[in-house]
Amino acid sequence: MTERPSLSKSEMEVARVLWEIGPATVREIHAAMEKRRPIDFATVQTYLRRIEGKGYASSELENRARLYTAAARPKTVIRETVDDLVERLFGGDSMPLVRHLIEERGIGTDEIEELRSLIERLDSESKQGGES
Amino acid sequence: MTERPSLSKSEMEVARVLWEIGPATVREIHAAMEKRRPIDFATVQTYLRRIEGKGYASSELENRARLYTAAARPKTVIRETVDDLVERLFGGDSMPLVRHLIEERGIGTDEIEELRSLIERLDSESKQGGES
DNA sequence: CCGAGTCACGTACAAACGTACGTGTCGACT
DNA sequence: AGTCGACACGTACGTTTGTACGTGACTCGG
Repeated sequence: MTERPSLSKSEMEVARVLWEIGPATVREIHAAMEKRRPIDFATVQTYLRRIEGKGYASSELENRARLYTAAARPKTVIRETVDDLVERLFGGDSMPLVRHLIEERGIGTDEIEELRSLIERLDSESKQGGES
Repeated sequence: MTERPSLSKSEMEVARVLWEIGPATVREIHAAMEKRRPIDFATVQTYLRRIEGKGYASSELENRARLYTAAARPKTVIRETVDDLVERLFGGDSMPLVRHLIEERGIGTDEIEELRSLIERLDSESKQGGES
């Protein structure tokens, strides 16, 4: 197992952007983040260095600028992060979180539709056993 | 807004137990937590002190033992925590998280049923006006 | 009254975090 | 050639976090 130290909240933010805009330079990441909230270039740089140090990204100097590439799939990080949260804040039961998300956060009509079919699919799958 | 510093992961674990077993002494909290994983009594004590310091609980000496009482509702803490996570890890869109939870984490038949009706309710509510 | 156990409480302390500055370098424009 | 701007990289530094120890007060069984 790639026993990596987990990402901090701020690092996650950066990691997310890195996933989103693919391999990118510090400046690109920084620019993307600035659109959401003010943040110092050097700070982003530090986060990227730490993210790489933790093994979630790799980088190389591409003519004068360091280009970062994600080294972990979002899915993995999300799983680890969410598992941990569910464990700590909900004692391991994820339903309360699902409930919270569906009830408290605005869900649009499209999403409702998507959820409905998602559930239908899950339902039929469970009706004939599918163990991992 | 009660602008409190947010709880750390470990503090959340303790807060959750505090919500669960109501006002409780350090020993009670500790006992409840030990059932899940080994943790030092003094460590729990420190977490509780910090939780109180951050304003998420209050306490008083109840004959020789300090009794802690939650001062923030779970719902509030959950909202703040989840909002932050969604923002950082999903850029503000909560659907990916919902999808992850429903797809990746085992959902039982009962839960599927519950979700179905939850969605139906949401659906009909959105079909007319549902303001908060 | 004495020793053992139980706590509260102050203190500790290394690691992780959030946030950034300063310096040196390289390429571009004047 | 000299200046300016962009960036890498090392370093910094106060705060928070995870985790706990030690001491002193009190309590209960002898």
